[in-house]
Amino acid sequence: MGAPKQKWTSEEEEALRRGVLKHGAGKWRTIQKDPEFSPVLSSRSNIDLKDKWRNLSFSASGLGSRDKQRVPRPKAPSSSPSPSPQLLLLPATNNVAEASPPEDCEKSPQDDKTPSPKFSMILEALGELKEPNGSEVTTICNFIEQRHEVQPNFRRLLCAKLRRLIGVNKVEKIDKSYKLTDSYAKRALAPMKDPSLKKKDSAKSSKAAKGQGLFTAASPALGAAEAAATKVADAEAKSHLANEHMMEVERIGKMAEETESLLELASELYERCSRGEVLTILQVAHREF
DNA sequence: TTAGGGTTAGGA
DNA sequence: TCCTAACCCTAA
Repeated sequence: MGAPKQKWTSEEEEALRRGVLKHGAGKWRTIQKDPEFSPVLSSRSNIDLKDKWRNLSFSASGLGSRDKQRVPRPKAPSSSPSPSPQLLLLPATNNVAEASPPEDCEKSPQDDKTPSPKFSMILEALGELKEPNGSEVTTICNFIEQRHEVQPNFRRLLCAKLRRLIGVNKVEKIDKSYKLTDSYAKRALAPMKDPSLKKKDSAKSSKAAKGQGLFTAASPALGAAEAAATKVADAEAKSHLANEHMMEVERIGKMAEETESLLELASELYERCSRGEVLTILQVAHREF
């Protein structure tokens, strides 16, 4: 159906990166019409540029792409061409995504016994939001973000997961909103009565219930559950803190690498200039020297 | 014109 | 079968 997909060539990607470098992200029309890039990008619309940049951004965050998950370490400007100045421009790597478990550890939504973390989060959100006409993606996304560490493109992922849940009849779409199907909601609520299962998820459900005022009557089990929940939440907070520190270390490491690369470039320029070579700004920007 | 959500083709 | 890149649609 429709025109066959037109894969982006490396020249086109390069032109896009340079265009963003020159005009900034969001100036897609300007980039597309720029005489410097228009020959390469003639077959692409401004929308294409935007979409491609979006994909590149996701790739740079360590997500999704098979070939450009990491910003390669810039080499010294030798004879081999290096696209590093442009790559450095890509949106900063989001370490939250790196810290998250790989996507491939997910289970199929059909697997009722051990739903994947993301499916669980979505089902949990829909189960607790309980909006009669369903919840919009933004609402679900916000709900999950408040409770879980999510990757930067989670919202987009959420849409895909929701579609899959619709496909397996766990979720239904009402206008632009999503809600659990009646049949699934009933099945999902049943295990809640099982105390062993309740204990497992005590941390989150207790926190959530507190927030929403679901527990109105005091019970001995509730006290124990709350105590356990507090400890689990405490442990989670510490784990999160440790994660953040790890990410900070990684970020600083990357900055050091980038700085080192700039230093090498500066040394190269200095040497060449010392030898009396004349280099234009354009040559330096494109490393064509 | 752009951003963002949604859809679909193609590859692993 | 699942995931991603490319493409499409629509609101602002």
